[in-house]
Amino acid sequence: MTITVPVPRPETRWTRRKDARPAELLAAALDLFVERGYAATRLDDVARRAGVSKGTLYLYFESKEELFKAVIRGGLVPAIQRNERLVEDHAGTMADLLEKIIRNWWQDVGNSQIGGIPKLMFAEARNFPDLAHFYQQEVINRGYKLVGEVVELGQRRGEFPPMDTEHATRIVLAPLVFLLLWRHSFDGCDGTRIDPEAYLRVHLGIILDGLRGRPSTEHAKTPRAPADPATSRR
Amino acid sequence: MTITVPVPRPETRWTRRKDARPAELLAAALDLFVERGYAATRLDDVARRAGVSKGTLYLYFESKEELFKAVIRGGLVPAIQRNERLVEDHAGTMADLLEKIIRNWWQDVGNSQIGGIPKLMFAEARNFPDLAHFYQQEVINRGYKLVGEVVELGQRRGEFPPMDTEHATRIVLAPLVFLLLWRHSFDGCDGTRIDPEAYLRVHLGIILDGLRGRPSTEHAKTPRAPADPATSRR
DNA sequence: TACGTTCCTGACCGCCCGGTCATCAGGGGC
DNA sequence: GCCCCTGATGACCGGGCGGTCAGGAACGTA
Repeated sequence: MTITVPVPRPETRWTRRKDARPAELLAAALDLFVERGYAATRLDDVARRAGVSKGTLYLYFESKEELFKAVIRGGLVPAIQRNERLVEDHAGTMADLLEKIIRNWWQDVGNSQIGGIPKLMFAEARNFPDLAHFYQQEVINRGYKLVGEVVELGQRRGEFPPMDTEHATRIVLAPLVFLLLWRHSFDGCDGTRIDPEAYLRVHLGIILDGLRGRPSTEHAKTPRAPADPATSRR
Repeated sequence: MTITVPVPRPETRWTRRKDARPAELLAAALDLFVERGYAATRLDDVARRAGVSKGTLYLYFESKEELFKAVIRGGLVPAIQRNERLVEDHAGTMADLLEKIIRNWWQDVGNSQIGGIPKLMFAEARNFPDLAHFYQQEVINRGYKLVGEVVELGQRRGEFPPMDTEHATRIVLAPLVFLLLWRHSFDGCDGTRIDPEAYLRVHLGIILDGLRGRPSTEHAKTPRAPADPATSRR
């Protein structure tokens, strides 16, 4: 929760720690941006949480906007890159790849603080067009392209029947984004808490076979007893 | 865009219009809340857009929060009630009912200003717990219950195979919510614009039969023409 | 120990906003 | 035509925030 500053020398009022400051400021900023949103986050609070004064923050970041961009670059962009590599290296069915990507993405993004950023971006996109543009370039387009390629390849291989690729890709992504947004807004608000593992399992099942399903399919229902222990873990 | 005040008498500085004020203030508030978010909306602007001063706004609404609740009550709640009636009166397959609800909901909510409210609520839920609670009671729970009943009934009738009802319901709703959020945040930002009709058609198709599809199904593919030119458009 | 550079502080500026209230003026009733 | 109630105004208050900067403390160096 709080940044753990080593507190090197309690007897002095402050210490020079030029190398450590940026990372600590970024961590504090991520916490607060996710918790309160972009506009509602006070730079004073970010600085205090990082154990410095607001003036120090401005030694390392030009402005609030630059601070925010740095948070994105350090958190979401690397997570996407990892998935891009996953697609390149994969051999097997596209259904399997889709499952891999979803689980991987949830581990990287869903389970970490950085997963709160999308909510924030949806909220502030219209008020901060520059941020919106940056985010669309660096995150949305790349993530969309990633999944889009999988869907399209699945169609070319005959694994999926022909359909509108663009929209199908969005339908695949929408429940993932929704889960992120929910966790960082209403989740636990009214006692309603979504279990991510189960939710993603059902999502994958529906995406592949629909509500009407094929009873023969092994997805979405059986947590699969012997193989793949990650599937059934809470 | 702007509220059209009849401008009854240009020669006087202002006119008494006690009956018309609340509706005009609500319309102005909806516009601005949707455009800028809750916290970022200035009551001065709301008042000006409604053609009155800020003091007048406080004659009709106790506070910013009460103004916002009134907007919800007048916009989203009635839309949900219409869909509740739809479920009660329906005779036919659950797949058909689902399609009806989705189209109906899009007409009522998606195509109107009020569709911007969900984005705002996701964004501000953590910062304004009272608003979040109110919204969850009045909108989320009711909408969720609505669709949940359809899914469950479909299962009991054997139309859908057994699966986790709670999560399946969320997977059905997620792309709808996502579409709303997108339209009121990134849509048109980078040239990327989602065509709602096509998107919803694909959603319905996937929900029912999955990406793998049943070639025999008539949903989601053939809108009418054999080839569906929309599919290949960029 | 003394010095100069580097890192850090905290007071300060200009601006903005939700909410209040003394005051004013429109217009229905007589 | 006048009065008086009431709808409407707009200046004002307290508080808050992004960003700046002059000064001061830490620490390597000699």
